Amino acid sequence: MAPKAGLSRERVLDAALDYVDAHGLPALSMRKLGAHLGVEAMSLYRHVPNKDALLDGLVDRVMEHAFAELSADLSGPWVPWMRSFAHSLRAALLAHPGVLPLAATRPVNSPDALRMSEQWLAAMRAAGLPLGRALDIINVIATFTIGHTLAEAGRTPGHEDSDPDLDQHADALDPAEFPNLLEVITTRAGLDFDHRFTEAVDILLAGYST
Amino acid sequence: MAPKAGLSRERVLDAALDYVDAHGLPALSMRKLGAHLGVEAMSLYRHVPNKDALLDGLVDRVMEHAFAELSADLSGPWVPWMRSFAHSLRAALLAHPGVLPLAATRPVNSPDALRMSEQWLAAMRAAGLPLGRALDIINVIATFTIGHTLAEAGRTPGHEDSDPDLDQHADALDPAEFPNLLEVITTRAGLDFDHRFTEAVDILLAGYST
DNA sequence: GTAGTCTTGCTTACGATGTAAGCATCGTCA
DNA sequence: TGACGATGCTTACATCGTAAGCAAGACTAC
Repeated sequence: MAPKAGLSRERVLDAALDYVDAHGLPALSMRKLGAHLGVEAMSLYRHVPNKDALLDGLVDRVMEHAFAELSADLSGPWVPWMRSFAHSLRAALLAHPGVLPLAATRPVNSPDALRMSEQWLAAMRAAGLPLGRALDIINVIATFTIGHTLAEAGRTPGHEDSDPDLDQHADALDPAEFPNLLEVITTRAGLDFDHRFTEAVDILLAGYST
Repeated sequence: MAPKAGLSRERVLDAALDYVDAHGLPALSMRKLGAHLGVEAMSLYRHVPNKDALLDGLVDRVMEHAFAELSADLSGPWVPWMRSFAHSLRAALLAHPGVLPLAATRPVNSPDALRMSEQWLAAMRAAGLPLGRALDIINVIATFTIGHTLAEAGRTPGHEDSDPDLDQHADALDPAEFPNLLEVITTRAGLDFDHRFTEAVDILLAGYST
């Protein structure tokens, strides 16, 4: 099932991410993860204190991906790099929808994340923003991105199969009572997540930069 | 432990909401919920098909609370009632932080929610908005509110104890490397969730109404 | 009233989960 | 060589969701 050859926190986390991507978060158990690595469940505990810590590790992992592609150059106007943060975060979360509920739920206190926040705050203050406002902007962008992406990734934790939830109810909706919802389904108006996200982020950034 | 006297889906759901509020979502098990109601675990299955359905019921319950206090009068400009929806939703979610991760994760397809959406869409179109744009606004407000509230309610699913996560790391932060984060902690600048939420919602609504 | 059906809650049982405790097998270094 | 720390395995336990079937009352039809 797997390369075997020496566990490590890294390998355990990678395998867990693999497994969650493939089978969904609810399917992840220490035993199955062990099997996936060709190893017994209890062996994992040599490299991870418990399952919760493992899940935290997954979130940190995904966040690293989000930060990885970010430009380190924070000079110049803050709006462009804040926007690119939003889009990178969304991309990273969508790449691993299984961890999304975790990312939404758990604090992100990885050194990377703290360092990133610190640098952003510094850069935004240098650009003339008060500290409190800078933090508000960072948090609003981050929380909106998470909220939006939760909706976008389909909600059922197992793994989403179809389009947004509405479709399932399409034929159960009484045309007389729900004309607009039905029109949404047939025309797909307002179901473009790309557009919705981009526009909302721009509105927020524009609102904060005035 | 409880009134006994005849179960029902209503009573089961109410008790579950109670239990989650009191002990946190992870502590909720069918056995413990049964005990809380003075009944055996398997008895609950007469009124709820399985645990997942019970959790869905909890989400619907909380959403009902959010809708309950909303004005039914959707005539006139849409910005005020959309804003009041945002604030009602936040209040309802904060009132039951234990269900928040569920609300963020599960589709909301209760009849109430569908009816509400339909009416909003109708009212916004009557006010001249295109259908797609109306749906975007509803979804952006809803997803931002959920994202923000997830962060606000403290993340650890068990039950948050202290202030936002940063505090725990206050003394572990090197003052030379993290001057801005430390200043946030000491001055509490940018940690006013009320203000942050209100401002962001207003920015979004203003942005969409131009 | 009596017999039959429905409803509700209980009992028992099974497989899966997270993880504590201790054992076995190493490679490394004195 | 012999001790030792690191790693993985074995066994065991409490807890979980829930399938299957039983028991006792409530209600209906005659």
